[in-house]
Amino acid sequence: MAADPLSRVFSALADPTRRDMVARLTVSDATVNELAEPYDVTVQAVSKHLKVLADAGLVSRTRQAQRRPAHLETEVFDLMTKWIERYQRRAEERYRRLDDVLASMPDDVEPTAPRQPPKTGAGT
Amino acid sequence: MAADPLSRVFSALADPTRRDMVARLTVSDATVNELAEPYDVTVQAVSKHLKVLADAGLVSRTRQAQRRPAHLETEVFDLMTKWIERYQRRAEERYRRLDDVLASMPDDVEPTAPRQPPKTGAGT
DNA sequence: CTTGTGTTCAACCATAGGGTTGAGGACAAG
DNA sequence: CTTGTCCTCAACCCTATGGTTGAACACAAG
Repeated sequence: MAADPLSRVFSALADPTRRDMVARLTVSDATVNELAEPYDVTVQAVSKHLKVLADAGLVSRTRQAQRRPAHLETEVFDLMTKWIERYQRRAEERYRRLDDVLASMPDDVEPTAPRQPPKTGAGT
Repeated sequence: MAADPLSRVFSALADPTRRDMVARLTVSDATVNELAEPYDVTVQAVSKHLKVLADAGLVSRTRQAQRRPAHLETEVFDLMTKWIERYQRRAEERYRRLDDVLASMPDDVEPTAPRQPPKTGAGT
Protein backbone atom coordinates (compact mmCIF):
# COMPACT_ATOMS: atom_id res chain seq x y z
CA MET A 1 0.00 0.00 0.00
CA ALA A 2 2.77 2.40 0.93
CA ALA A 3 4.31 4.03 -2.07
CA ASP A 4 8.03 4.03 -1.42
CA PRO A 5 10.09 0.90 -0.71
CA LEU A 6 11.76 2.35 2.34
CA SER A 7 8.44 2.99 4.04
CA ARG A 8 7.32 -0.52 3.25
CA VAL A 9 10.41 -2.06 4.77
CA PHE A 10 10.39 0.04 7.91
CA SER A 11 6.69 -0.53 8.27
CA ALA A 12 7.10 -4.27 7.82
CA LEU A 13 9.72 -4.42 10.56
CA ALA A 14 7.70 -2.25 12.91
CA ASP A 15 5.82 -5.37 14.03
CA PRO A 16 7.44 -7.63 16.63
CA THR A 17 5.89 -10.79 15.20
CA ARG A 18 7.19 -9.97 11.75
CA ARG A 19 10.63 -9.19 13.12
CA ASP A 20 10.60 -12.54 14.85
CA MET A 21 9.59 -14.23 11.64
CA VAL A 22 12.47 -12.55 9.87
CA ALA A 23 14.80 -13.66 12.64
CA ARG A 24 13.63 -17.22 12.28
CA LEU A 25 13.93 -17.10 8.53
CA THR A 26 17.60 -16.31 8.88
CA VAL A 27 17.95 -19.80 10.26
CA SER A 28 16.05 -21.56 7.54
CA ASP A 29 13.26 -21.17 5.05
CA ALA A 30 9.90 -22.07 6.48
CA THR A 31 6.33 -22.67 5.47
CA VAL A 32 3.38 -20.69 6.75
CA ASN A 33 2.39 -23.47 9.11
CA GLU A 34 5.85 -23.78 10.52
CA LEU A 35 6.10 -20.06 11.01
CA ALA A 36 2.70 -19.89 12.64
CA GLU A 37 3.38 -22.54 15.23
CA PRO A 38 5.05 -20.47 17.95
CA TYR A 39 2.52 -17.66 17.83
CA ASP A 40 -0.95 -17.80 19.25
CA VAL A 41 -2.57 -16.37 16.18
CA THR A 42 -4.26 -18.09 13.28
CA VAL A 43 -2.41 -19.31 10.24
CA GLN A 44 -4.24 -16.72 8.18
CA ALA A 45 -2.78 -13.93 10.27
CA VAL A 46 0.71 -15.29 9.70
CA SER A 47 -0.05 -15.55 6.01
CA LYS A 48 -0.90 -11.87 6.05
CA HIS A 49 2.30 -11.02 7.87
CA LEU A 50 4.20 -13.00 5.30
CA LYS A 51 2.50 -11.05 2.55
CA VAL A 52 3.55 -7.80 4.17
CA LEU A 53 7.13 -9.02 4.36
CA ALA A 54 6.96 -10.15 0.76
CA ASP A 55 5.55 -6.82 -0.41
CA ALA A 56 8.41 -5.12 1.38
CA GLY A 57 10.81 -7.35 -0.52
CA LEU A 58 12.09 -8.96 2.64
CA VAL A 59 11.02 -12.46 1.72
CA SER A 60 10.33 -14.35 -1.47
CA ARG A 61 7.90 -17.18 -1.85
CA THR A 62 8.55 -20.40 -3.70
CA ARG A 63 6.36 -23.35 -4.49
CA GLN A 64 6.75 -26.90 -3.19
CA ALA A 65 3.60 -28.84 -3.93
CA GLN A 66 0.93 -27.30 -1.69
CA ARG A 67 3.50 -25.48 0.34
CA ARG A 68 4.80 -21.97 -0.15
CA PRO A 69 8.08 -21.79 1.75
CA ALA A 70 9.28 -18.30 2.56
CA HIS A 71 12.87 -17.36 1.87
CA LEU A 72 14.58 -14.33 3.30
CA GLU A 73 15.98 -11.78 0.86
CA THR A 74 18.92 -9.70 1.97
CA GLU A 75 18.92 -6.96 -0.63
CA VAL A 76 16.38 -4.76 1.07
CA PHE A 77 18.42 -4.71 4.22
CA ASP A 78 20.95 -2.63 2.35
CA LEU A 79 18.28 -0.08 1.57
CA MET A 80 17.64 0.49 5.25
CA THR A 81 21.24 0.26 6.28
CA LYS A 82 22.22 2.90 3.78
CA TRP A 83 19.51 5.29 4.87
CA ILE A 84 20.23 4.82 8.52
CA GLU A 85 23.98 5.03 8.25
CA ARG A 86 23.78 8.07 6.05
CA TYR A 87 21.84 10.16 8.51
CA GLN A 88 23.40 8.62 11.56
CA ARG A 89 26.75 9.68 10.20
CA ARG A 90 25.54 13.17 9.40
CA ALA A 91 23.97 13.51 12.81
CA GLU A 92 27.05 12.35 14.63
CA GLU A 93 29.27 14.54 12.55
CA ARG A 94 27.12 17.53 13.34
CA TYR A 95 27.25 16.57 16.97
CA ARG A 96 31.02 16.64 16.87
CA ARG A 97 31.04 20.02 15.14
CA LEU A 98 28.61 21.42 17.63
CA ASP A 99 31.33 21.98 20.19
CA ASP A 100 33.30 24.17 17.81
CA VAL A 101 30.23 26.10 16.81
CA LEU A 102 29.19 26.73 20.37
CA ALA A 103 32.68 27.76 21.31
CA SER A 104 32.82 30.45 18.66
CA MET A 105 29.24 31.55 19.04
CA PRO A 106 28.19 34.71 20.88
CA ASP A 107 24.74 34.59 22.44
CA ASP A 108 23.05 36.91 19.96
CA VAL A 109 23.76 34.72 16.97
CA GLU A 110 21.69 31.65 16.29
CA PRO A 111 22.80 29.67 13.27
CA THR A 112 19.99 27.14 13.27
CA ALA A 113 17.08 29.61 13.31
CA PRO A 114 17.42 32.20 10.58
CA ARG A 115 13.81 33.19 11.23
CA GLN A 116 13.82 35.21 14.43
CA PRO A 117 10.47 36.34 15.81
CA PRO A 118 9.63 39.47 13.83
CA LYS A 119 7.32 42.19 15.13
CA THR A 120 4.08 40.79 13.77
CA GLY A 121 2.49 39.44 10.66
CA ALA A 122 5.77 38.17 9.37
CA GLY A 123 4.85 37.03 5.89
CA THR A 124 6.76 34.56 3.82
CA MET B 1 1.71 3.17 21.92
CA ALA B 2 3.92 0.34 20.76
CA ALA B 3 5.51 -1.55 23.63
CA ASP B 4 9.05 -2.24 22.53
CA PRO B 5 11.53 0.47 21.52
CA LEU B 6 12.50 -1.25 18.30
CA SER B 7 8.93 -1.23 17.05
CA ARG B 8 8.58 2.41 17.92
CA VAL B 9 11.68 3.38 15.99
CA PHE B 10 10.86 1.34 12.90
CA SER B 11 7.31 2.60 13.02
CA ALA B 12 8.46 6.18 13.37
CA LEU B 13 10.67 5.90 10.32
CA ALA B 14 7.99 4.16 8.27
CA ASP B 15 6.59 7.56 7.37
CA PRO B 16 8.24 9.55 4.54
CA THR B 17 7.50 12.90 6.13
CA ARG B 18 9.06 11.82 9.39
CA ARG B 19 12.10 10.45 7.59
CA ASP B 20 12.45 13.76 5.83
CA MET B 21 12.21 15.57 9.14
CA VAL B 22 14.94 13.37 10.54
CA ALA B 23 17.05 14.06 7.47
CA ARG B 24 16.60 17.80 7.93
CA LEU B 25 17.37 17.56 11.61
CA THR B 26 20.76 16.12 10.80
CA VAL B 27 21.55 19.53 9.34
CA SER B 28 20.37 21.58 12.27
CA ASP B 29 17.90 21.67 15.11
CA ALA B 30 14.58 23.17 14.09
CA THR B 31 11.34 24.38 15.53
CA VAL B 32 7.94 23.00 14.65
CA ASN B 33 7.17 25.92 12.39
CA GLU B 34 10.43 25.62 10.55
CA LEU B 35 9.93 21.91 10.11
CA ALA B 36 6.38 22.38 8.93
CA GLU B 37 7.19 24.93 6.26
CA PRO B 38 8.10 22.60 3.36
CA TYR B 39 5.13 20.28 3.82
CA ASP B 40 1.59 21.06 2.88
CA VAL B 41 0.16 19.88 6.15
CA THR B 42 -0.82 21.83 9.22
CA VAL B 43 1.59 22.68 11.99
CA GLN B 44 -0.39 20.43 14.29
CA ALA B 45 0.27 17.46 12.07
CA VAL B 46 3.98 18.16 12.17
CA SER B 47 3.76 18.53 15.92
CA LYS B 48 2.27 15.06 16.06
CA HIS B 49 5.01 13.68 13.85
CA LEU B 50 7.54 15.25 16.13
CA LYS B 51 5.89 13.61 19.10
CA VAL B 52 6.13 10.25 17.41
CA LEU B 53 9.81 10.80 16.74
CA ALA B 54 10.33 11.91 20.33
CA ASP B 55 8.50 8.88 21.71
CA ALA B 56 10.75 6.72 19.59
CA GLY B 57 13.74 8.43 21.11
CA LEU B 58 14.86 9.83 17.80
CA VAL B 59 14.56 13.46 18.81
CA SER B 60 14.66 15.42 22.04
CA ARG B 61 12.84 18.64 22.69
CA THR B 62 14.29 21.68 24.40
CA ARG B 63 12.75 24.97 25.44
CA GLN B 64 13.60 28.40 24.06
CA ALA B 65 10.94 30.86 25.12
CA GLN B 66 7.80 29.82 23.22
CA ARG B 67 9.75 27.61 20.91
CA ARG B 68 10.46 23.93 21.31
CA PRO B 69 13.39 23.17 19.04
CA ALA B 70 13.84 19.54 18.12
CA HIS B 71 17.24 17.95 18.35
CA LEU B 72 18.16 14.67 16.75
CA GLU B 73 19.39 11.91 19.02
CA THR B 74 21.71 9.30 17.56
CA GLU B 75 21.58 6.58 20.17
CA VAL B 76 18.48 4.91 18.85
CA PHE B 77 20.03 4.51 15.46
CA ASP B 78 22.35 1.97 17.00
CA LEU B 79 19.40 -0.06 18.14
CA MET B 80 18.18 -0.47 14.60
CA THR B 81 21.59 -0.87 13.11
CA LYS B 82 22.40 -3.68 15.49
CA TRP B 83 19.16 -5.52 14.79
CA ILE B 84 19.47 -5.14 11.06
CA GLU B 85 23.12 -6.05 10.86
CA ARG B 86 22.65 -9.03 13.10
CA TYR B 87 20.07 -10.69 10.94
CA GLN B 88 21.45 -9.44 7.70
CA ARG B 89 24.72 -11.09 8.62
CA ARG B 90 23.00 -14.30 9.62
CA ALA B 91 20.97 -14.32 6.44
CA GLU B 92 23.95 -13.72 4.22
CA GLU B 93 26.00 -16.30 6.02
CA ARG B 94 23.25 -18.82 5.59
CA TYR B 95 23.05 -17.88 1.95
CA ARG B 96 26.71 -18.66 1.56
CA ARG B 97 26.36 -21.99 3.37
CA LEU B 98 23.37 -22.95 1.26
CA ASP B 99 25.52 -24.09 -1.59
CA ASP B 100 27.35 -26.56 0.63
CA VAL B 101 24.14 -27.83 2.13
CA LEU B 102 22.49 -28.35 -1.21
CA ALA B 103 25.53 -30.08 -2.55
CA SER B 104 25.54 -32.67 0.22
CA MET B 105 21.82 -33.09 0.42
CA PRO B 106 19.89 -36.02 -1.03
CA ASP B 107 16.30 -35.29 -1.99
CA ASP B 108 14.70 -37.23 0.84
CA VAL B 109 16.32 -35.20 3.57
CA GLU B 110 15.01 -31.78 4.43
CA PRO B 111 16.81 -30.11 7.30
CA THR B 112 14.55 -27.08 7.47
CA ALA B 113 11.26 -28.94 7.74
CA PRO B 114 11.30 -31.60 10.44
CA ARG B 115 7.53 -31.80 10.15
CA GLN B 116 6.78 -33.68 6.93
CA PRO B 117 3.14 -34.16 6.03
CA PRO B 118 2.04 -37.16 8.08
CA LYS B 119 -0.85 -39.42 7.07
CA THR B 120 -3.59 -37.44 8.74
CA GLY B 121 -4.54 -35.77 11.97
CA ALA B 122 -1.00 -34.86 12.82
CA GLY B 123 -1.40 -33.67 16.38
CA THR B 124 0.76 -31.29 18.36
C1' DC C 1 -13.74 -38.63 -7.75
C1' DT C 2 -13.27 -37.97 -2.71
C1' DT C 3 -10.61 -36.80 1.07
C1' DG C 4 -7.10 -34.29 3.40
C1' DT C 5 -3.41 -30.77 3.85
C1' DG C 6 -1.47 -26.20 3.10
C1' DT C 7 -2.46 -21.77 1.92
C1' DT C 8 -4.96 -17.88 0.51
C1' DC C 9 -9.22 -15.00 -0.27
C1' DA C 10 -13.27 -12.44 1.46
C1' DA C 11 -15.94 -10.26 4.78
C1' DC C 12 -15.97 -8.39 8.97
C1' DC C 13 -14.56 -6.11 13.57
C1' DA C 14 -11.77 -3.17 16.52
C1' DT C 15 -8.11 -0.24 17.04
C1' DA C 16 -4.30 2.66 15.69
C1' DG C 17 -2.60 6.53 12.59
C1' DG C 18 -2.42 10.58 9.94
C1' DG C 19 -5.04 14.35 8.75
C1' DT C 20 -8.11 18.21 9.82
C1' DT C 21 -10.31 22.24 12.68
C1' DG C 22 -10.91 24.72 16.96
C1' DA C 23 -9.66 25.84 21.53
C1' DG C 24 -6.24 26.68 24.88
C1' DG C 25 -1.62 27.06 27.26
C1' DA C 26 3.13 29.32 27.52
C1' DC C 27 5.82 33.42 26.73
C1' DA C 28 7.37 38.05 24.82
C1' DA C 29 6.19 42.56 23.94
C1' DG C 30 3.14 46.61 23.87
C1' DC D 1 -3.65 43.46 31.10
C1' DT D 2 -3.96 42.75 26.03
C1' DT D 3 -2.08 41.18 21.91
C1' DG D 4 0.45 38.14 19.16
C1' DT D 5 3.39 34.06 18.33
C1' DC D 6 4.56 29.25 18.95
C1' DC D 7 3.04 25.15 20.14
C1' DT D 8 0.01 21.47 22.01
C1' DC D 9 -4.47 19.37 23.34
C1' DA D 10 -9.05 17.62 22.14
C1' DA D 11 -12.47 16.04 19.21
C1' DC D 12 -13.47 14.25 15.04
C1' DC D 13 -12.96 11.86 10.18
C1' DC D 14 -11.21 8.44 7.28
C1' DT D 15 -8.26 4.91 6.04
C1' DA D 16 -4.86 1.30 7.23
C1' DT D 17 -3.85 -2.60 9.89
C1' DG D 18 -3.95 -6.78 12.68
C1' DG D 19 -6.98 -9.99 14.14
C1' DT D 20 -10.87 -13.15 13.54
C1' DT D 21 -14.05 -16.78 11.03
C1' DG D 22 -15.62 -19.18 6.96
C1' DA D 23 -15.13 -20.37 2.25
C1' DA D 24 -12.34 -21.57 -1.62
C1' DC D 25 -8.26 -22.79 -4.24
C1' DA D 26 -4.03 -25.89 -5.20
C1' DC D 27 -2.20 -30.26 -4.79
C1' DA D 28 -1.27 -35.15 -3.03
C1' DA D 29 -3.04 -39.31 -2.14
C1' DG D 30 -6.59 -42.84 -1.53
